Parts: sequence; structure tokens; C-alpha cells
Amino acid sequence: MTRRHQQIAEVLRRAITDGHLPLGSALPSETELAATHGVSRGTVRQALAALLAEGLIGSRQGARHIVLSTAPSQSFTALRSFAQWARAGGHSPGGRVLEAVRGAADGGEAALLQLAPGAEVLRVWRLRTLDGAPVLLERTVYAGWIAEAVEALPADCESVTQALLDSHGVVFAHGEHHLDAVAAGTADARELRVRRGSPLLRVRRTTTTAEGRPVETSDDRYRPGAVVFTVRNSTQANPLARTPAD
Amino acid sequence: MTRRHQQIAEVLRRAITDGHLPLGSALPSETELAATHGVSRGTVRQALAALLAEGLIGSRQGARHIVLSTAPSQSFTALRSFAQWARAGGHSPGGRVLEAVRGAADGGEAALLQLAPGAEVLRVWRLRTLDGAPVLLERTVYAGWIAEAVEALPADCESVTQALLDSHGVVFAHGEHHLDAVAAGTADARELRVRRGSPLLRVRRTTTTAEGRPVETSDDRYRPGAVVFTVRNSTQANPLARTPAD
DNA sequence: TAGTGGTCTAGACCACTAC
DNA sequence: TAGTGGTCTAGACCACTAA
Repeated sequence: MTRRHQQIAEVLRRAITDGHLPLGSALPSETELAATHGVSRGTVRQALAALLAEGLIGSRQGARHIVLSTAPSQSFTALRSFAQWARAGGHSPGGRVLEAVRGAADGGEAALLQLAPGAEVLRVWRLRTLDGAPVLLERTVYAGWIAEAVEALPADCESVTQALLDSHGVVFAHGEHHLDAVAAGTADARELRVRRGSPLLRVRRTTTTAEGRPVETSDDRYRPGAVVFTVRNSTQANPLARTPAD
Repeated sequence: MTRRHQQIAEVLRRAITDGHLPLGSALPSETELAATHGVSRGTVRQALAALLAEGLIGSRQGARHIVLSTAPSQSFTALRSFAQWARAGGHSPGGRVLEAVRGAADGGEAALLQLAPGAEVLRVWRLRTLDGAPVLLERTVYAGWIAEAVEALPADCESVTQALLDSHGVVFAHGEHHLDAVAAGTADARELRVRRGSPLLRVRRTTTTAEGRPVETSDDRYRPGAVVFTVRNSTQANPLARTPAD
């Protein structure tokens, strides 16, 4: 069952991406939208808040909402899951496990996964391909409580996210991502088919369930020119932060 | 004048960063918060929505809000302005203009700045330093209507953002950022004091006013190890997107 | 000055969680 | 089953924009 505010948001989203509401144009007033959709103004504002957070529209007190961007934004699922993201874009995802070993969490890993130092973890290296070409090398550390479920997956499992949801009901709900650039090491170069020292986009991330329980932390390295990360931000919604490196 | 919902959000934010509400703990119920602050539940929900968007807390229907992260997030101003970001972190920002020339917008620039192809633009190269060390090379293209104001700034102007606000009332309200990694070119290497071919974090961004009018577009390259970008996202708020490169 | 978005209230009902 | 968050309503007043 979809909620009224989600329906209204979807109608407006479609009007923007379809070009009925071109870049820079003004939306109908909140009162008008409430009348045409037969809801109260509060519900309309809930729908507009979603588009505001996506960076599609901007607002100023006293003036109507305006269209800031016409590019659709992606769902969290598409972002979190390489396979689902690839398929959503019409590409063919692939991948295989290079290595999977159990070990003891070091200090940093334990802190990120909220475990005791030395607790058992599962380390997995995965190579991801897009339309057959290697684009991403993942070095993932899973918390011990999920290790068995991960080990049970086939080596060429396309979507780990989807598999863990289906088999164990584990939902990836929140993520924190740190982006910077590094030079390709020996293993990076071999697997991604680039020269040693080539620039790679590194994304270090930690994912937790809806309850806030950390599931995995990962060091992902993208081949240059393969993938671009996009963030929209504003005075009204500010997801992106910049921090000095250690 | 600060709003009631902003005050409540600030109280909760402080309780989280101070450790009174530790990682994983539950917040008071919305009804309790409404009673203790003497406001309606709607106002409390407005405050919680802000923390939700910042990734500090998570929520599930039927369960209380929980603390997901204790790291403070930054304001848009700190993100947008290199100087203000540096000072907020206790660092000393610096910088100088390497070059500033007027020219005609090429096709890509015109599209990003919503100008007619061939319209006049101002191109500025700026080197930014943090505590004396070069960390960032900016190649910025300003729309013609703001060019004169930018040219009037001193070459060692610390905060262009602040200067344009003070002198012309131009507010940088929205931004779109694309992040990837590139190899340092000859000019990059010379100014940032790295070897040619070294990995650099590249951020291509376009900034607009609150009215949605593009002000500038820029290609920023960060020295490796100097700065890290952080994004928090979730099923409830998803600012980050990943797109295949062209 | 008329219209618009921002804020806030005081209710109501439902879906879901935790016990 | 009691409590909680998610949704929605129908008002009200204020700050701001645009003509």
C-alpha cells in the first residue's frame, strides 16, 4: 500500500523528469496541490520534503518551489547493491570471490563493527564486473554473526545484499561512506587490469541494519573512469561532508 | 530568532555528540519529548526529521528512534566554503589566484551554467592551502553576470563565498558534486607538489543560488591523503548516487 | 498588498514493535 | 496488549516574495 504523500511525490517526480516541469520552473502552490490531490496541506508538504531531500527542487519562504535538477535520483537499494544498481542502469553485473577467510578483528575493524577486539570476523575479497569488464575490487569484513550466511553463498553470487535478505532477513538499512583517492597496489592492479600506481577511487564504508547493528565494513576500489559518485546538497539538505584525512 | 524545532534538534544533537545518548541507545518517545519541551508532537517530529536527514538517528515504525552515529555533521556553508570549513576544523586556510581570464563558454560549460553557447565566462585557477601545505587546485568557471565581482576580489582572498555574499548578496544555496579519481597532470603535479600521474580525488561541481541560477562550475582536485569526503545514507534518506562514467 | 511557504497546534487512526 | 512511530486533517499565524 502506497501512502498518499508518496503518490503525490511520484507524480511530481515524473512531471520533473518528463519535462512537464522544466529546469527553473515553479511548481503549483502547496494550496493548489492540496486541492488537486484532495489532501491537506500537511500531506503535500510531506511529499515536497522528499523532493527537497533528493535535491530535485528548492524552496524559499514567500516564493514557490522551483525545479533545481531534472536528473532522477537513485534508491538506497540501488546504491547499496552493486548488482541491483547495475541492472537498474541496463548493465550486466558479474563478480566472483577471490578469497574468503575467517580471522580476528583488529582494533579498527572491531570499532567499526562495534565488536570486542579479537572477535571473529570473515574477510572476503570480491571482484565485480560490469558488462564483463572489471570495475571494482571489494575487501569486505563481515561481523561474525553473519559469517556463516555469507560463506554459504555461491562464489559467483551476483547480489549478496539480496541473498542475505532472502535467506536470513538481514536488511541493509544505513551506510556511512568515506571517499578518497589512492594509488593501485599490486593486487589492485592485477585484478582491475590497470598499472600499479594508477589512480583509484576508494570508498570505505560501513553498513548497519535498521536496528543500528553493524553488518559489514568494506574497502572498495573503483577503476578510474568506470564509476562516478554524485551528491546533491544545499542549505536545506546537506548529506555531504568533507574532513581532513589523518 | 531560532525556531522551536531547531532548538529541540540542537538539544538532541548535543546529547548525542556529548555521549548522553550513546551509540545504539533509544531516544525518548515523541510524546515524551513533546511534553518535556512543551510543544506538539508535530514540532518534535520536525526536529527528529533533521537528525534523520543527518544520519545521526534511525527510525522504525513501532520502535523508538535509535542513535546511529555520534559524529557531528557539517553545515552546508562549511562544506561549500573551503575557508570556512578549514577554520571550523581549527586549521588555517590560505590560497592564491594562479590565473584569471575571460573567455567564451564551450558547450559543456554553457549547459552546466544554463547559458547560451559562446556566452562570456570567467575562468579562474586557484591553489588552496591548509596550514601552509597545498591541498587543492580549483579550476572554476564563473557565469558572466558575476565575473566583475569575482575579478574585484584580492588575489589572496581567503573566502570567495563570503566575499561575494558581503559585496553582492550572492548566496550559494545548492550544489551538485561528482566525485572520481584522476591522475595528476603536469600543472596539477607542479602546484600540488606531487609526482605526475599521482592519484587525485576530483570533484566536479556546479553551484546555484537559491533561485536556481547557476553561479559557477568547477573542477577541484585534492592531493591524496589531504581530505576525505563523507556521506551518510539510508533507506530513509539517500543523498548519494553512483553512476557509470561516460 | 496579495499570495506563498515556514511554523505550530490538537486532535485522530493505523501499522508495527516489544514484551 | 500497551506503547510507539507513521500518516493525515483542519485549522491558525507569521515572515517573506513579487507585483
